[in-house]
Amino acid sequence: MTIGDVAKACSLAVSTVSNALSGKPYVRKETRRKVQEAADRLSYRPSAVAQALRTSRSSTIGVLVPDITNPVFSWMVRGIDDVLFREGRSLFVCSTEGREDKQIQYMHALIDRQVDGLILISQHTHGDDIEAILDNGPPFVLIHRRRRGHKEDYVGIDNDAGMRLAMNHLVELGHRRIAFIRGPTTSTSVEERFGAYRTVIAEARLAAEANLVFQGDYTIEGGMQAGKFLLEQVPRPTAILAANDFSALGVIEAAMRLGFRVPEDVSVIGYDDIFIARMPQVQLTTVYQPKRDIGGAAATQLLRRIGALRRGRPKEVIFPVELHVRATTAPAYSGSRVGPWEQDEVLVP
Amino acid sequence: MTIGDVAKACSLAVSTVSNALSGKPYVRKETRRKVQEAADRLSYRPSAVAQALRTSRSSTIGVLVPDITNPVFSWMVRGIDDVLFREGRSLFVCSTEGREDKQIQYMHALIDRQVDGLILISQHTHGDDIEAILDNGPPFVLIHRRRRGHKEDYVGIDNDAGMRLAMNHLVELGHRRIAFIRGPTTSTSVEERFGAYRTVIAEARLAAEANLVFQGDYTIEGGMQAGKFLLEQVPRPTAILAANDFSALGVIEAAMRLGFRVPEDVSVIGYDDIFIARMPQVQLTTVYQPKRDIGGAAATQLLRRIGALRRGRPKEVIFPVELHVRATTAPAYSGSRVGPWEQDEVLVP
DNA sequence: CCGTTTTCAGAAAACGATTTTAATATCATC
DNA sequence: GATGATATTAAAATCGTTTTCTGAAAACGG
Repeated sequence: MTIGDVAKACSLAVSTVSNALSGKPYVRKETRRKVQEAADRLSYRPSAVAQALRTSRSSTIGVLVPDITNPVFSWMVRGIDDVLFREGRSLFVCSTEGREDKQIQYMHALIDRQVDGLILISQHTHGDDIEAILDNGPPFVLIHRRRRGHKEDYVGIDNDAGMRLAMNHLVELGHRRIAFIRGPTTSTSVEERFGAYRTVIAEARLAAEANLVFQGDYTIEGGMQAGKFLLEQVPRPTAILAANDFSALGVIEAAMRLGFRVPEDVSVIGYDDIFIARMPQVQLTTVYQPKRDIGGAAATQLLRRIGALRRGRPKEVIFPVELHVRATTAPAYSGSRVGPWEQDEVLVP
Repeated sequence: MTIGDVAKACSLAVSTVSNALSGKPYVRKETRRKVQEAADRLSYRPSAVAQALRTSRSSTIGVLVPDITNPVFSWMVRGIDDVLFREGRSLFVCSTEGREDKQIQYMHALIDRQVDGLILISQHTHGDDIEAILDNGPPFVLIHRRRRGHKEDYVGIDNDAGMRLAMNHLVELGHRRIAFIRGPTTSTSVEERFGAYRTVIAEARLAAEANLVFQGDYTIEGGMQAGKFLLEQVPRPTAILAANDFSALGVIEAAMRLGFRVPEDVSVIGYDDIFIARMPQVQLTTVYQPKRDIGGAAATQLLRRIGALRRGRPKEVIFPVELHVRATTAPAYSGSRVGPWEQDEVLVP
């Protein structure tokens, strides 16, 4: 079932059928109707592949995420899908497992398939290969990790404000020894979060020791390792701030295993506010970020870039964050603070 | 950068370059080396779109899931990706939100893009539109929901055994009023799970009342509604069995809100064993299914189908399940049963 | 009624690869 | 050195569209 078949069916040339179907001018109303009718009757659908080859646009976009099983990213994908589906576009979703080689391979695969654009959530934005691909490839939007020294489309959150909110909350609760679990790489978002931690440490003259910082990998297991390491320090930190919720959940698990109570013996704060944090059994104090909206914003910006203003000036969208105070933080060296059903207390910068 | 450019670069015909690059015979070693060298130098990559048009194979496969943010499905996608990435294929992942119209639209989009095959996880396998697409489209593999009256490739789990395991566990704990939260549709897997529930109810002569069955929607919120409804019954069920973990988590949340303790006042069992169920704060007793392996098996079977044996006889892969007994089940009308750190007790059929 | 513009439809050339078919070297054989 | 078989390479057709270009018919103006 090709355009040739419907051309034959209404005894017209293929070019006429093409024009009629794609709403070009210069085709008589009557003819258009006839074509439309024939196409419907034969339930003709144009080959997206042939269209892509001819027009070099595929109405397809590629998304790279570190790990599709992480709710942070799957909700971002959901947000991307929200807006792209409306526009009749399809999504290639690639889960890179944080591996640079896999990311490169996927990026090539996507470009070979002529995606119209790319949305990238990745630690790896600085390798030679990747930079070469980005510089010669289709338009792209970065989420959460920008390229140093480049002005380009970016969607992220106010990492600094989020960390300050969390740190201030702990300081107000009387904590002076606050440990930090940082992310695995040296991406900009990791630096922003880590930077804010150090700034507050310095400003508030808190304990500043190398042993209070542990490099995690954003997984629950990594968080457990970090928790074990940090909780065995003497003197022990009274609060642990994690760069993401999974790490925080791991810390809590480690604390329980070691016989510490949360928050009585140690306060824990996460980052992201994945839905698990809201569960009544968990009630993790954490920094909220609008994951779905972030994805949506990235998709919208990418569409804008693909469309008219291919060479418009780059746009940065920074979403605000909120601290959702739940039950894993309490005054230093105190008893339990909140009951299980107290409403979230929401702090904004 | 097209194949023509590299042909020019080594002053050969495009056909020769094509043959050389794709390892065809009848091209001299020396020539092949020359071509390879030129292609590398120009870092030529063939256009997957042109290849797809010419060969009508795209080395791309489409995956339809009800909800990418649900860990059950994102882990299945992960398993699919495991095997497909090794084979150099790319994945279109589409999240249908359980909507039939969205699913149809996505299926068309995928077929327009000439995917080589489809992996379907969906309640909707029986509409006229969908059946028409399946019957005329590329090879496909069904996960967890089969089409009634069709013999086709299918990967699933032993739903019946899983439910019996769960029910028997409750019966052995002395429960006689066991409520059930079923899935939203009338798909085969829902029927299998519901059927097993009713069978055990009949076999063990347990309370069998319409009010003990509630139709959920596989979300936490739906589970909360169900929990509220069921826990307000008089007499109250002493145990609630949910068709998936999210529903079970919702039930627990509802129970806590209503002031019931789990498992002292009511036992709860889930289905799927998502990672949340393992968390020490949660410890949900649930039926485990190997999500990642299921995805992998589906991908493997699809590749087999796409390859040599397009017309081989259909294969059904049924994975066994296990009951993971944790802390949300206890004897009827009893006190707490397990401490927080007891190892999982694993029951297999 | 004739020349000019507008309106519409068709033919043909792309897009970038693969595959089929044709053409040319290369070589051994007589 | 002509002949034929066999390796190689080249040319052309093809996949299903869109787009450009060409041309015919109709409408228009004077």
